[in-house]
Amino acid sequence: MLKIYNTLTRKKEIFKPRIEGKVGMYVCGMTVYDYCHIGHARVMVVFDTVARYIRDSGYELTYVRNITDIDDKIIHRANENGEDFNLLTARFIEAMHEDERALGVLPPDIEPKATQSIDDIVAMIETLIINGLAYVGGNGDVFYAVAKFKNYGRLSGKNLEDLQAGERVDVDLAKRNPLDFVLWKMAKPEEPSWESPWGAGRPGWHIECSAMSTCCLGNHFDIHGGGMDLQFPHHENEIAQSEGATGETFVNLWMHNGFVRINEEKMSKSLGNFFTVREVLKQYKPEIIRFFILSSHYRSPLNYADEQLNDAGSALKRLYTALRGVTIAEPGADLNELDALSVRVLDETRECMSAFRKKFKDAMDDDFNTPVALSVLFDLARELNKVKESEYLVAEVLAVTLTELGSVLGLLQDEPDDFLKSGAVDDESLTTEAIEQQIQARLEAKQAKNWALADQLRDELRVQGVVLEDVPNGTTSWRRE
RNA sequence: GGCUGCGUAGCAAAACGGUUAUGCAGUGGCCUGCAAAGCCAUCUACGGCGGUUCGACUCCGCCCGCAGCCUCCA
Repeated sequence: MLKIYNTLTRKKEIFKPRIEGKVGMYVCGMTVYDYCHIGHARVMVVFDTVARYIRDSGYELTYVRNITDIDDKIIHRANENGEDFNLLTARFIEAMHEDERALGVLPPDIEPKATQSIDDIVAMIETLIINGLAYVGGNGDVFYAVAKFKNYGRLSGKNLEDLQAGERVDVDLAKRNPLDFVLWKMAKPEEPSWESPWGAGRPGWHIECSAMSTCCLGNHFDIHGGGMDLQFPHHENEIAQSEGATGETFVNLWMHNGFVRINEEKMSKSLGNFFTVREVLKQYKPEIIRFFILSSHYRSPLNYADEQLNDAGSALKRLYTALRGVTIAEPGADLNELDALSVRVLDETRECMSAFRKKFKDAMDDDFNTPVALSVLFDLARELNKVKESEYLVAEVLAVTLTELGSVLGLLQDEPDDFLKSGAVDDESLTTEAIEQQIQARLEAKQAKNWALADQLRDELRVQGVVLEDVPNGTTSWRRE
């Protein structure tokens, strides 16, 4: 029974989709004017994992994640570069997709863009005006009249009085109320614009998500997610817009992931303390980053530090090492050829597997508790290591289970040897052939009982980041550190 | 100032009103020519002070410390 923490109620709730068996989920994606940083990677990985698990639990999921490809920052950056904003956004959309693929993030089912949703946006603003919730301000911009929406502040736990009391240096005389926000922004000369009943302009920041989510998923859908910082004002405004326009409940369940931090401080563009995904990928394999993200609960802060990335690498190495050398059997293959003893052992193993699967499921059902789910993978790895040499059939079953549970988290889908033998970056300094040659030379030295030479050859590789492991059958395997 | 949330062993990170989390690191042992990997064993905990309870890391109160939101931000 899946339970999810709902920001709206500040409680874990039993998840019940509006339509049995079907789930609609919308996640606020990127504003594409720069490369994704690790904070963005967290959103992508977290909700990718949520999507995978919802599907794994048997639901038919429609996962929508938008791209905001028009806003002030985009225009500003395009002007800086002296290029058309469409070229800028196209470039960073492509970069974002590259980062996602690297991190094992599956594409959402629908990826709407703001610039392709202008008609829906305009239509929604018109409805808001008709409903008396929006007005044309003194400067021609269209604003949302926050005070007209009764539940404003409910999601973020704020009320209008407190917000108004807060120190706002917003002296925008075009607005009736300083808290009112822009729905449609009139274009200045040279700015990209679209025609509308209020003149040429562009959508405000929040309206595109209201338009795109309701268009893709209907007026009322199950899950809406994003980073913590979007709670206010972005998601609050989305609720005001969508519910104000449709008159229906907008979203049942709001999910917000915690921040990535550096030295106990939020990673953000304004603080300038961020690492882009592609920078980090130069140093660590993508799966290590994914593991690192999943090693803490999605609502907790996640501190970015080399030590932790290195630990994540060691942890992943342990899992892949356990899988190494165990071929994954076709499910159900050749069962008839097994003797009675094997069948009995396998039956017992399967029972044991269902206990592991249950523990994994219980963890994920508890608001996507990935740290506990990961611990189950390590429990499996330990069992696997124990029986690997002695009971091969059991080992196969364990390996299948480990790989399957890993896939729910988007992990352990590589060939173990591929993972273990690859470095963070493709470095051509030491080829596989050269390593194999060195190993061969060492084996010969070993056979001649020339331990000094054998150790020297091993140390030489060690210095270059290659670790040798002698296998009982006389061969030697290796991995890169 | 208002509103959220957090404080667990050397590091990271969970659960749970009474029973091994887990990973990395450490220590001892097994294995190994020696290692590595692996297995077994083992040491480091629950910010402080009170309260509830037979019993609290877990519930309640206060205090201290930290972070986030209240302005663009995943």
